This record gives sequence, structure tokens and C-alpha cells, in this order.
Amino acid sequence: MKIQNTMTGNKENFQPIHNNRINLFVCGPTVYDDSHIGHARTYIAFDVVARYLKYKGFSVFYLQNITDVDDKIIQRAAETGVSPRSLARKFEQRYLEDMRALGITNVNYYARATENIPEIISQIERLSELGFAYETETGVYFDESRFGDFGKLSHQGAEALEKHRIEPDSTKRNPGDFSLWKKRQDGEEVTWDSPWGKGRPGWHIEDTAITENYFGAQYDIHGGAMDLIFPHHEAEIAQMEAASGKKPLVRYWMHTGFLNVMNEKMAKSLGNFTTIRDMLREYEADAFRFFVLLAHYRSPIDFSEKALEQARKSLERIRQAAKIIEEQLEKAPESSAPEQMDPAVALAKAKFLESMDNDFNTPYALKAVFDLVREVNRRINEKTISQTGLQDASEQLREFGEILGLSFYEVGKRPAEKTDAIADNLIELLIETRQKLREKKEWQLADEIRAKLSELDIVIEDAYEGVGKYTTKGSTIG
RNA sequence: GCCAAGGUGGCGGAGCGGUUACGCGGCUGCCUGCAGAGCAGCUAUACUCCGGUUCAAAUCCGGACCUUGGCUCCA
Repeated sequence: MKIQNTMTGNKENFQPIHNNRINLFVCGPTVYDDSHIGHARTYIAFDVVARYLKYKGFSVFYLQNITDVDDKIIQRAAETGVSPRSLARKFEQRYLEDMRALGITNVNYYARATENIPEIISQIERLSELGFAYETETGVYFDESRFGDFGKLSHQGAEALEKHRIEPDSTKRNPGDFSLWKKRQDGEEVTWDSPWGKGRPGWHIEDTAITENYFGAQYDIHGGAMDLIFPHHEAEIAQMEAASGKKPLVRYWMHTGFLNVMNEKMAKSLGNFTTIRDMLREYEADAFRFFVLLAHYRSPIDFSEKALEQARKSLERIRQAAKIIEEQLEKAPESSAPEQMDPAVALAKAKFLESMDNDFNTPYALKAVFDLVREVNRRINEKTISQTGLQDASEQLREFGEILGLSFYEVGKRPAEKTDAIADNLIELLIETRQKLREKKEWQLADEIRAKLSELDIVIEDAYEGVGKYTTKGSTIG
């Protein structure tokens, strides 16, 4: 397996620290608001990474932090008149709901910053003792000049880091020094006792405190989006490597590309964001996941209605094939002797795994799925596929789906689909009437009803079976 | 200014030294009372520009141009 490592800029052979055990950490959310679909992109990407590593037989401990103490939380809480703690709990809850709705189910543990305060303090104390940290009247800071490797992840030298857009705290020795502990400002209620008086942790320290607590000073994979490379991940490296004296903190740094809108980064500060909740009112979760997996995790992707619609249709193509295969299987008797795997299925599987082994190349893996689908469809039409072949294809599609976290065997549901029993019954009645007209070959009137209903966004599709079923435009409900 | 990621057919998006990517769309056929859906086949002057290396370059090297992001809030 190969993984593109941000640290070296190269694709490297994956070699876990402890044989079969993989420690994976991905930066979690700051819970002061609902998460947007840019977050979703990153978490879906790492959900698939975790799924695939597990599929390969690794034992994966996927850890995520929850930043539940932070400037933005305090600010938002003050604005809305609730306590920072209850605000954080509320949005943490909503975040977890969003993740569940997106099928992101592989995080083993979510660690709150506020539940790791002793570990945070211990790490800062060690840094102070080793001379990497200093105290001022506003807080405790990491002394960047004492850590020679600062900038190695973002490939920047010390000179480049002199530049700054935001005015640094005046008590710091260097503009590049970052906060480990923030001393209490007047009136602040969220504080903990520490050797430096009351205060709260800085932004970066919680992650290394958490990973040290659960993984130790070194671990396998750290993930996050591109924008965290600097300063956040750089700071994590500085803190932990300085405190432990062990290098590297992380073997493989994986960073996801942004989700853009009209070629611009989706960000709360730009106000161009769509929350996961809002998106899921419009689209099926799997359609969004498919959209995400259609591009490599490192590539930027542009979110648009059109792109989502394309993704939805592409996903439907696979589901349609899965459905046809199931139908064919029902028609024929079970075949007893499972001999060799169907060559087309074996080839698809090999290509799929090869693609995933190559830095989780999901678009290329999907190509293998589409190739299989086309091949199987063709052979069904030509009646040249055996029962075992169908069985193999069916099982293989199911496995592909599990690895990618997509359900190829379930009809998609739109969460926001409203059900209205009376309207439903009326439509059914119309359809039944129309069906009778069709049986009498009263085509003109039957077609007229279909056309009129279509104007009302109710689509009837005549087929062998499924009479009496309808869909509303844009939905996938059968 | 420094660092990073990009610029591929009508659209999305792989490939990164030689063979059809794939999907969406379009076209044709099959199916169907018709339409749609579905399936198959076909389709595309495609690789930002200029040099260079090579028998061979989207792919490697050099140089431009453009887009986006990071440079202490960011998934």
C-alpha cells in the first residue's frame, strides 16, 4: 500500500509502527456551529480510509478530538446568551448526528479537549521544564526558535514565517510563537486551575495531549484538511516532538483538498457554506458520498447542483445493475458448486484493490466498478453469464459498497421527502384508473393523465412491474 | 513576497513516458402501444503556452502565464 505523505511530498510504502495495529488521528470539529459540507468531504474521505484499512485486515484505532473549549465557542455563547459548555454540548450532539446521517461510522472514539486537561497541563509543564515554553502575563507560549524543525511540514523556513497577517500578542518573544495556555481574562467563566493560574488551553495543545494519551508520543497516520497544515499541524509536531524528544510524531500526514463553491473555498468566514443538514434535505447522503469519492481525496472539488446530480445518476447506474443482477439470480436456481471466481469479477476486484492500494484512489476504483457493471450487463443481455458469475458479481458489488460506505443494494431515500397520505391515495387512484384505460388501449386519455401529472412533478414510468408506483421529480424513491 | 495544490474532450474527473480511463451529456440500436426509465454500441480537433530531453511526452526537464489555498480563526 502506498500513501502520499505531506511531510515528504512523496508516495510512500505504508508500514505501520506496530505490525497490524494502526493508530489514526483526524482533527475533529470545534463545536460552536453546525458543520458544513466541506467538513463532510474530509470526514467521508477518512471514513473510507478507515474502512479500507480494516478491510485489509488492520486493526484500526480511529481517534478524533472534539474541540469544546475555544475562543469562538466563548464568543458564540456570549452572543446567544447560553453557557459555553451547553453550546459546545449542543453542537457536539448535532455533529455526531450529522456524521451518522452521512454514514461515517468508523471513528472509534471522540475525545473532548475538556476531558484531557490534566494531560494538557502535563505536556505544557514538560515543555517548560525542557525550555521550549515560557510564561508571560497573558499566557504560556511555545518558543519556536528553540525548535529547529519548525516549518518542516509546510516546507517553510524560519524567515518565511516572519510574515504575519494577524497582529501577534505583544508579550510573545517571536511572532511565530504560539499559545499553549491562555490565562484568564476578566470575567471569563471557562477556566481550569493550572501552575500558571486560572486559564484554558491554547488551540494546538489539546490534540497532542489527546494523541499522547491514547496513542503515545508517536503514531501512524494523522489526517486533516489542507488548511490545517499550517499552523496547526506544524504546532502539533513542535509540541510533541519537543516534549518527547522522539521523531517523527506521525509517520504519514494525509491532507484532503478543499470543497469549493464556484472555485472558492467553502468557509464560515466567507459565508458561502452549506451545512450538512441543509445539504441532506436536498440530496441523499450516498449521492453526496459518491460525489466526494468521484475525485481523489487530495484534489479540490467544486460543489454544485449539477455535480451532485451527475454523481447521483452515476450511483444509480451501479444500483440499477445490482438490481438487475438480483432479479436474474431469483429467476434461476441456486448454483451449488462455487468453482473459480468469474474472471470479470476477479479482474474488477484486482483493479479495485490496486487502485485503493495506490493512495486510496477512489475514482479509479470506481472505474473498476463501472467496468464490471458494463460487462455483467452485456453478458446478461447476451445470456452468456453463468449463475455463479451472477453470484460472484453480486457479492463483489456488495463488498465494494461496504468498503466505500455506499449502499448499492438499497433504493436511495431523500430525507426531506414529505409524505401526505391523502395526496398519496389520490395519486394511486389516478394511476389505477389510468392503468385500466391502458388495458383497454385508451392510449390518448392514458397519455393525457401521464402528461398532466408530469406537469405536477409526478412522474409515472410504465414498466412490466411497478405499476402503481410513481416518483416526484428529482427523487429516487420508487 | 514565501510555501502549497491545480490548469485534461460539452461537463465532472482519472492517468503522469508508448495501449479505450471511467461517469454525465449527445447520437444510434434493443426494449416499449407511445413516452420515459433501463441496457448495449458509438461519439469527442482533450491534455494552458513556449522551449528542451527521447525512437516516443498530458506524462520527464527548463521557462512563462493563469486559478485556488496557506502565511498564526479555518475540515
